[in-house]
Amino acid sequence: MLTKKTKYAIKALIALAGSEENKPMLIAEVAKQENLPKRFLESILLDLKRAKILNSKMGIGGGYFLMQNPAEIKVLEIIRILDGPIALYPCVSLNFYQKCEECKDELTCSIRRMMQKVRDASIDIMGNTSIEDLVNQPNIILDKKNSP
Amino acid sequence: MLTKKTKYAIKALIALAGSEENKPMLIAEVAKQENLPKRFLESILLDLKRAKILNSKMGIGGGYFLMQNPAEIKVLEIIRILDGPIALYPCVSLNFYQKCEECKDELTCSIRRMMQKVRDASIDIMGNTSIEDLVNQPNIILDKKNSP
DNA sequence: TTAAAGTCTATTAATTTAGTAGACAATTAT
DNA sequence: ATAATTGTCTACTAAATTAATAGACTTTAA
Repeated sequence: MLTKKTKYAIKALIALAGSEENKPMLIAEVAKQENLPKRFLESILLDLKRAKILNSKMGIGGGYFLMQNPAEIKVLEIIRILDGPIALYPCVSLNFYQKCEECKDELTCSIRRMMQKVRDASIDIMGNTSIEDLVNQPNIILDKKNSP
Repeated sequence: MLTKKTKYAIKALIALAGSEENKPMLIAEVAKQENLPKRFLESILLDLKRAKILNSKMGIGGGYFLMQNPAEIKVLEIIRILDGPIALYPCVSLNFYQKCEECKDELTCSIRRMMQKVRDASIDIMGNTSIEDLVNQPNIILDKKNSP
């Protein structure tokens, strides 16, 4: 499971990507538009700023705006900034590797290799999905069911 | 990220699958063989018993043993028993669905649809990997690198 | 120079995780 | 029978993480 931080971040980026001419948006505007707790959103936007995804301006007419093209901002990257590892176990993580204490031999661990497959599949999907993709998705869904 | 419970469960199942003629193994044996905290493992094995993956016998010659063929026990199922949802958000979960409070329209949520893809890819991999697969994996890995 | 905005530091309540402890119940050997 | 063996049940807890909130501070523009 991912944290709410990541979800809020993606929602905020979608909102910011929708700002005409990338005009700065107030934290409060973003919070209201996406129905997010304002004070919590503040720290999330700060994280995204530190990661050079966003930039901001203080004072009148200020606010947050994208520093990168929405097509370049990948969901994968956002998760890594707010949540950390993509992998389901730290020993399988590319960016946040940590050894398992109980593991006797990482190289022959069959669990690890299975988890690598899952990781790679996730990276493939999320690394190829940008904020632009999320904005541009056709808003029509024909069936209510979850696809299997 | 998954919890250690799931990882310990899979390791325990691998150990039990290795028992000749499915002979009962003591909790202590499994714990020692897989390097797991014994007392914690107890509750994990109980969960697996309640889920009909394992069965047990008390007294001398007792212990835990598989109730299903290792080829039928899928990693997917084990995760759902010990960890719960496979999906990265509750609103995308097939078995543990929960609504997002902040979400305005689930049907047109583009984040949700992306997360469904990740979920389905994960289910595809883990639902087709059994304990037998993990046991039978060739123990040779040629390169130390994580595959990209 | 003042109002508007973001920024920084702290704190916190709730939840989850990863265990531990001890009494109890069932089974088998003697 | 009964003692030894082995799993089961209930409760507790320490540490970490999550999801925030509060308040003082800084920067910018009118």
